[in-house]
Amino acid sequence: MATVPDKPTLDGIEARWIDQWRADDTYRFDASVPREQVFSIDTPPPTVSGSLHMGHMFSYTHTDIVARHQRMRGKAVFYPIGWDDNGLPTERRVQNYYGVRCDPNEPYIENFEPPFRGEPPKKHRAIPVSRPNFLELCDELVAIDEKVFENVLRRLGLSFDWNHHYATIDERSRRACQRAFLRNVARGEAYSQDAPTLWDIDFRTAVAQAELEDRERPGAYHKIGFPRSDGAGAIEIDTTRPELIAACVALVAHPDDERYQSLFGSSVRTPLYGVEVPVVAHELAEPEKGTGIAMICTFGDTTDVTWWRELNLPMRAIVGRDGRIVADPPDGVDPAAYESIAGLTTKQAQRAVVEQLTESGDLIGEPRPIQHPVKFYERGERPLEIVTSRQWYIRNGGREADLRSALINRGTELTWHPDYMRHRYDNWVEGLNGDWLISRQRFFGVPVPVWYRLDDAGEPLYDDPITPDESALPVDPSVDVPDGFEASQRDQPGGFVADPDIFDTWATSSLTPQIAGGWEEDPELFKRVFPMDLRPQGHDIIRTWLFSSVVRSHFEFDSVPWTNAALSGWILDPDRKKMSKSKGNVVTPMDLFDSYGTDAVRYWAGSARPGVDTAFSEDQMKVGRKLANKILNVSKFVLGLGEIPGHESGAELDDSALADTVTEPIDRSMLAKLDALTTETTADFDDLDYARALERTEHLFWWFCDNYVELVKSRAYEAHGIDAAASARAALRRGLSTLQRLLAPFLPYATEEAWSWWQQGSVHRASWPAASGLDADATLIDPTIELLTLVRRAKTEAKQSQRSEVATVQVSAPLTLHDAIDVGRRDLLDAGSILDLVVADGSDELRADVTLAEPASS
RNA sequence: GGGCGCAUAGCUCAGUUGGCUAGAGCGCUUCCCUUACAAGGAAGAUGUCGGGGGUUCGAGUCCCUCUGCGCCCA
Repeated sequence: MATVPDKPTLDGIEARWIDQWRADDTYRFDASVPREQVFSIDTPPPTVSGSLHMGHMFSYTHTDIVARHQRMRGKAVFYPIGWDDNGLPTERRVQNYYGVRCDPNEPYIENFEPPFRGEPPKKHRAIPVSRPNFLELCDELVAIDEKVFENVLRRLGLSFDWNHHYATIDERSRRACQRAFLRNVARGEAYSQDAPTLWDIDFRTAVAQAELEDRERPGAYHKIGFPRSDGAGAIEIDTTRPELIAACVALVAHPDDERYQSLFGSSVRTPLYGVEVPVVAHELAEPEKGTGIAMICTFGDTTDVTWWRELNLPMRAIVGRDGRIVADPPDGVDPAAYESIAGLTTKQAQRAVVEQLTESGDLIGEPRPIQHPVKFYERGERPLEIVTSRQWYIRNGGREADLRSALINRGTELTWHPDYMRHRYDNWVEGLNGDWLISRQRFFGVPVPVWYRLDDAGEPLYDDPITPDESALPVDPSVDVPDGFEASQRDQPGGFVADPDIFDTWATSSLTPQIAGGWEEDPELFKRVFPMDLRPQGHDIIRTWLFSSVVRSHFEFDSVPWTNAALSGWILDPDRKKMSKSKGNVVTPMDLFDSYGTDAVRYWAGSARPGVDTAFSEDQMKVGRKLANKILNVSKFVLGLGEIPGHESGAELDDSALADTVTEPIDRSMLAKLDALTTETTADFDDLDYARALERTEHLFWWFCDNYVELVKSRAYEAHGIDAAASARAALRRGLSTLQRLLAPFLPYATEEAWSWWQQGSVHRASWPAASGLDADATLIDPTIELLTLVRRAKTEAKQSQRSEVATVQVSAPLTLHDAIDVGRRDLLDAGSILDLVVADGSDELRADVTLAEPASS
């Protein structure tokens, strides 16, 4: 057992305990216990190519507080952490760090040396490298980033079990991702389709609905006349995308719109290109927008896709994957007119078309500038186009009402913290308008594990994909050869071709409970941890991570992936603005750990209620540091009083010895307060309301230090005999032990340090306090403390030292309080340096008339 | 436009199913170098609980409405 240091300090304790916890494997998951004794957590794996910011510190701390509490409650806590290194952010970082770009047509080079390792000069042009070489560089860079991340997370004191660590690109994750996908395919839950797809022309990849965002952009309504086929004048439409007239397949108005009713069924001719298109009715047409009648193109926006699909319209696609107008005109479009826009970007094409319309007189009036929402890829910089391409999808209820309601029901099986967050989920699922697009035309990710047969003409037969056996997973179809084929048949007529795509990162990270839990890899583990107890995450990714995880679990296990979802709030800067790099108001976690101590930063985070946006506050961290310091100091004091007479061998007493030794009603009253606190905070934690537990504990802790300890100090020093001292010391030690344990989840370093001075083992493996079972009145001590405060006030008002003597205290109190005052009398006289205390009957409240002794003349 | 949330002391926030004179910390003021703690301690002042209406014996809390701010989705 370590001894109490002369001068307790927080300096240096973090490094010491980080090492100790690692050496002792303090947070190891005990995989031998039954499911009921397990608490499992599906932690968000951070994107290692990014940076860890205060938002991470904030929400990881919340989860860790809950994990530490559950561990002390006797649960085997399954608390793994992973790295999300899969995907676009890593790709970009690798390109920028090494000065390379991936080109799948390049040959693999053994022992490839990249031109740079960090900071390529601005004018450097990225050199093309093969996909395997590119992936090697991804692995190399990710390993560096991961080390940095691990150091920050360990410093934050997160009680992960690093033995269960995973990465979303590692072999286990690739296997789980491919296995889950193949099972989805086998059950018909995943399918590929040639269909209109939102497409980012810069990233050259398809984008899912969940990755979209609307941005307000300037545009202009162009009023254009479409001549009626019957020759009776022209129909005027308003469009923001005149360059797509060549892609027009119909005009549409609302079925109830009086103005156009007579026209439904008739046809018009597109200006410039002379294509005959029908006038149709659909309730998505908005009568108030523009002229109330719109042109349907293939495709200008997502509504076009809906119209095209529901009205069975023909396809006249003119925008290619590079964002340019394709070379050949669609059927029926006048080639001569089309030629002038072929190959142009959509922007250039718009200018050209407007010019031509002006010349032909089909443009009516001047374009009218407007602001309107335009769909962007959340990481993209140019508006999305819609192109037709073959992609893989997982059903998510966006096209089937039954599945949609089944998934909404899954949401009701979850307990949400806070509860109102469930609306985000419901709204999202109800608003889906298509299945989940999971294939991406990128490089660093899990490959789609599929090949296609090639017919004699070398065309892929998409309807009957070749899939690998599960035992062969993970596979890379661009390297591996499907059963029954030879490598030489790759890309040959009659042979096979690999699916070139990878999965959306969410297709992998939606499986984190499965990956971390050892699905199909460690069945003993998996049955103990899945479905997990808790999924903590940000509310901004309910539509992505949370929802996609629910979808995967629904299909594979017919269950939710976890029973509780905790949504953390944002960090706001002190001006209540969201923190962001561009504002320059970002503070790095390590600097804060260094200046205030990790416990102080955790205290700030732990003070925030679940789901509530919280202001970044260094003031709160100062308070946290004070608290951590106080834990050390009060521990030193209590332990410095000496052992409990008659019980010199142990650190503290068990409940039965405690009941015998703590004979003073004042002491029992304090313990009754602790019992109440213990019961309340336990209930708070059951509700995941750690912040409330902290607030209560902190409050009683300061009361304990400022009032109780001061009150019984003399008696504990044996001013009134050995039994009275034993009562005080036993109560003080029990109080200290209880408060150290209640604070341990929040301030793991300071509590562990103080605990180590007198207890065996880690406080983080100690049991959560339970009520002592003493039958005592928690309020008995209150009048005595109140009188102590009145005495202190008198001294302060007289500008005297608190140590100065009091000649008399004339107490006036209702009869009901007299016993309580009597019980505390002896301690009060000592604590207040009071010579005489007289109690008289008073009316309704406690009063004290304090007469200070004459200061000794010197 | 639809959904959700927030509004309480100068600041940051508690206030759980309605229940005594509405709480905490920071900040501010005054005092005290007390042998656990001066990066400390003792004490003090501070409120139209956003506005209006309603239910009730009683409303910060429940209902309606208005205003302002924020988030999500169209």
